[in-house]
Amino acid sequence: MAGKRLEKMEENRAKLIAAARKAFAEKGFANASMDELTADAGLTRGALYHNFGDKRGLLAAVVDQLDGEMAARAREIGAKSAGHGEGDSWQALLAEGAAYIEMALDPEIQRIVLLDGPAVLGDPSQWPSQNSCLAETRKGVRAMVESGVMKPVDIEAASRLLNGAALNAALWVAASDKPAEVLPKAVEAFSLMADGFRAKS
Amino acid sequence: MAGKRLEKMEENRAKLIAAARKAFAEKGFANASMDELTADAGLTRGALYHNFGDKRGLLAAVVDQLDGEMAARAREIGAKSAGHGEGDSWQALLAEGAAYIEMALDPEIQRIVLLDGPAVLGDPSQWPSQNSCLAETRKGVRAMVESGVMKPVDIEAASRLLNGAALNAALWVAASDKPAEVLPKAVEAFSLMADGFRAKS
DNA sequence: GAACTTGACATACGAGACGTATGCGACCAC
DNA sequence: GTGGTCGCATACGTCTCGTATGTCAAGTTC
Repeated sequence: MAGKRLEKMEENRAKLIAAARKAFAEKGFANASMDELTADAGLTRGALYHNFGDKRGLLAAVVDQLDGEMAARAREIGAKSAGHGEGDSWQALLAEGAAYIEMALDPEIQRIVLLDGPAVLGDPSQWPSQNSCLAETRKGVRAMVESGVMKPVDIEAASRLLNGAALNAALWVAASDKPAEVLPKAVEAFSLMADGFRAKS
Repeated sequence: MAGKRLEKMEENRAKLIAAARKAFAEKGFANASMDELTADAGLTRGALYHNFGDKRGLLAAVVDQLDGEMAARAREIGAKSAGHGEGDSWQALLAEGAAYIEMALDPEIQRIVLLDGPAVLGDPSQWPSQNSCLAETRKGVRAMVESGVMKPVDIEAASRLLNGAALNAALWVAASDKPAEVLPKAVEAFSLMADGFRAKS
C-alpha cells in the first residue's frame, strides 16, 4: 500500500487544473481569483502554490493539458484522413489545419491557449510544454518536404506559419457574427494559402 | 485665446499615452503600475481615469496609436514597391507582409499589439480602432481580387490569414535565438504561402 | 509497533494595485 | 467680476497575489 501520498497529490493537482480550466475560460486569466478557484476544487491557495509555484505555473499546466488534447485530436484526424487514401499526406495536412480551426472555436481553447497563453507565457515556441500542436504540424511538414510533396521550404518556418494562420483564422471565425457561415470561408482560404507550399504538380 | 483648456488636455493625453507605451512595452500590461506610469508623465491616476475610463481604455488608445503607425508605414512601403514597377500590386502585397514582419520585431509592437492587445481587448477584428493594419491589407487584397491578380477568394478571409501569418511569423522570429538568421526564412515562407492566393499565370 | 521525520496543505500576514468618491482650483461665459 | 463648469488631484475601500508560519497525516526507522 505504498504511494497513497502521491496518489492523493495527483488527484489534487488534477482537481486544481480542472477548476483552473473553467475559471480561466470563463473569466480570463487576469480576472480569475485563485481563492475562488481553489475553493471550487475544495482546497486552498496553499495547495496551489505548493504544486505550481505561482499563478503562471498553473496556467502553464492548464495550457499544457489543452495543447496535448489538441495535438492528440489533430493526430487522430490526420491519421484518419491519410489512412483511407493511398498516402495522400497533403490531404492530411489540410485536414489537420481545418481541425485546428474548428477546435479553436471552443471558448476554452480560444481564451486560454490563444489569448492569455501567449500574453502571459510568451511566444508558444518557448513554452515549457514545447507546444505539442506545433510539433505535430512540424512532423507532417518534414515528411512532406523530404518526400517532395512540399517545396523545399524551411521546415520550422512553414510549420510556424501554417499553425499561426490556422489559429488566427479560428480567432477571426469565433469573433465574427455568424461563425457557421464564416468557418467554411476560413477553411477554404487556409487550403488555398497552404497550397503555396505544395510542389508544382 | 480660445481653447487653452482643450489644448492642455490633448497635451496631457499625449503624455499619458507616451508614458503608457513605454511602461507597457517594458513591463507588460499586467505588471505596469498606473501610479508609476502617471507619475512619469507628471500627472496622477485622476487624469488617467478621467481621460480613458480605465486601464483597458488606456491600452486601447496606445494600441490605436501603434496600429496607426504600422498601417502608415505599411502603406508607405507598399506604395514605394508598387510605384517603380508598372503596377505590380503583387510585389506590393509581399512587401507589406515583409514590412509587418520586420515591424513586429520592435519589442513595443510585439508586447503591446501582438501579445497584450488581443488578450485584454479581444480579437483585433473587433477593436475599437477597427485595426488599420487589417484595413490596409484588405484594401490591397480587394483590388487584386477584382483585377484578377488574385484568385477569387473571400476578401475578409484572405486578409485575415495574410495578416495573421505575418504577425505570427514575426512573433516566431523575435522569440528565436538569432533573429537576423531567421528573418529571411520567415519572409521567404510568407511569400511562398501568399503565392497560394495568386491566380495561376 | 512506537517515536520520529518528512512533506503536503492550511492559515495568517503584508504589500501593492485598481476603481470610486470627494475636493480643489483654473478656465470660460455672461 | 462673479458663478459655473470641468479637468485633475487626493483619500479611501476592496481585492488579490505571494510569503512565512503552523499543523497534521503518511511514511520511515529501529
